[in-house]
Amino acid sequence: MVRYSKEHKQATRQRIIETAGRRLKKDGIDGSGVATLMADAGLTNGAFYAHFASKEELVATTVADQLREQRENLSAVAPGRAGVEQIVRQYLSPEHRDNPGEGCPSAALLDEIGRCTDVTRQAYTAGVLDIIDDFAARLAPHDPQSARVKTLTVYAGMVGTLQLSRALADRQLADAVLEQGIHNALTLLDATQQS
Amino acid sequence: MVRYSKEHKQATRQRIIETAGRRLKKDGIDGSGVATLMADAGLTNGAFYAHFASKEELVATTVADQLREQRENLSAVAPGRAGVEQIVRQYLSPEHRDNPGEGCPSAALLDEIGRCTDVTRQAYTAGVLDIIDDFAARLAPHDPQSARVKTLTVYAGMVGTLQLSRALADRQLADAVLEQGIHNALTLLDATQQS
DNA sequence: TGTACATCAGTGAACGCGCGTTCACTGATGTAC
DNA sequence: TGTACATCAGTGAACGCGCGTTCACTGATGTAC
Repeated sequence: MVRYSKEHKQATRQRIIETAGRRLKKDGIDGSGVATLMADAGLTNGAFYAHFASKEELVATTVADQLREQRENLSAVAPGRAGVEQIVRQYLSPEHRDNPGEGCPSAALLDEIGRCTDVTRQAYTAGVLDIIDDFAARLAPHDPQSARVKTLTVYAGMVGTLQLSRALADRQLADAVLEQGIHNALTLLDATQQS
Repeated sequence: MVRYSKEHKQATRQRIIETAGRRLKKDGIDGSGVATLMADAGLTNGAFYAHFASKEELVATTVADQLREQRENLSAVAPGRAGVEQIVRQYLSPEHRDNPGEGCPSAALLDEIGRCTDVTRQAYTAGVLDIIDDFAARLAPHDPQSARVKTLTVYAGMVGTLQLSRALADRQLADAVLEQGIHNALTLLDATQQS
């Protein structure tokens, strides 16, 4: 095994970021310790500071990486109204709700991110805008600029809806909220698409 | 000072719950330690277990108390469309965004509540339904039952919008999201009111 | 009314544990000759 | 090609600290006589 090389270290770093994505989304930022995050990547706690200056740096990096991944997943969906509807239905699905570790970083972490320092919040802001600008171009190709805030706010609504569906102890109600959320999102997005 | 009486102990318990509401909303559940929660109430950590069986019990109790308070605040607003608009505008205001400790428990804690055990999630579910049933009666007095899920999902959307506004590092964008959120919520609520 | 005793809300120190972070060390890999 | 040395990714133990929880104790309050 190649162990002493720039490529190897880079790959290890990337592995830490990817496994941290799952762990942070599953257990939260304050709920995930450095030792656990490293063990997830098959390493011991001591190696952490060879890759990151602090836990906060890993969190900011991971948030950015997760948003980039979400953006890539979205851009793989077919264009047009059908693609938009597919995205909304997948986002507000029971499968997404029941697997936070594999899902949207905003739904998993948004209120915690709001309590983070500037570094993390700036990484979040940049990452979410990249997603939204992609999506706004899909929605309103003639004027993505004006669709930015509209799209961003629909995204926020979907995030809150998924969070609520996760928090409700009544599964039937949680499912009904997802259904209604799909309706709300599509109503608002269709209005954006027309204007 | 009366120190040894049922009333006194009850009052102390209530004080712990109220100060814990502020602290939990400000620093998060995992971010608030028992010693800090007790110090906020002017007590030492040791007294905690005379009032609550565990931290989790305090969290569940505080979540329920915070939702009850939110419900009371909402029911104090004038009835009709004007009252609805006032509620939405206050909720999605920069003041609310910038003071999480004094604001909505859902906006401050929803993703963390989703990771809590059944006890807390059940307390949350009951509390939020009390708010929403009140609000649905205000919106659609003739048929509050069918307005329940619609209202609940608009609430979720407002929660996500406030969280996003808190997480964005760009204040101008964060303000624009609040404005757009008001528009989205009122659009959806007006549709509910009509149907 | 005054004194002795019982009650118990709250104190503060301690429990074991995991936190984020540091650091001396290991040993496999790459380099020089 | 083989050997000696330098590099450095990763180990694992330790740092001080705060976590949730327990418990012996204090001392003000209420009760009994």
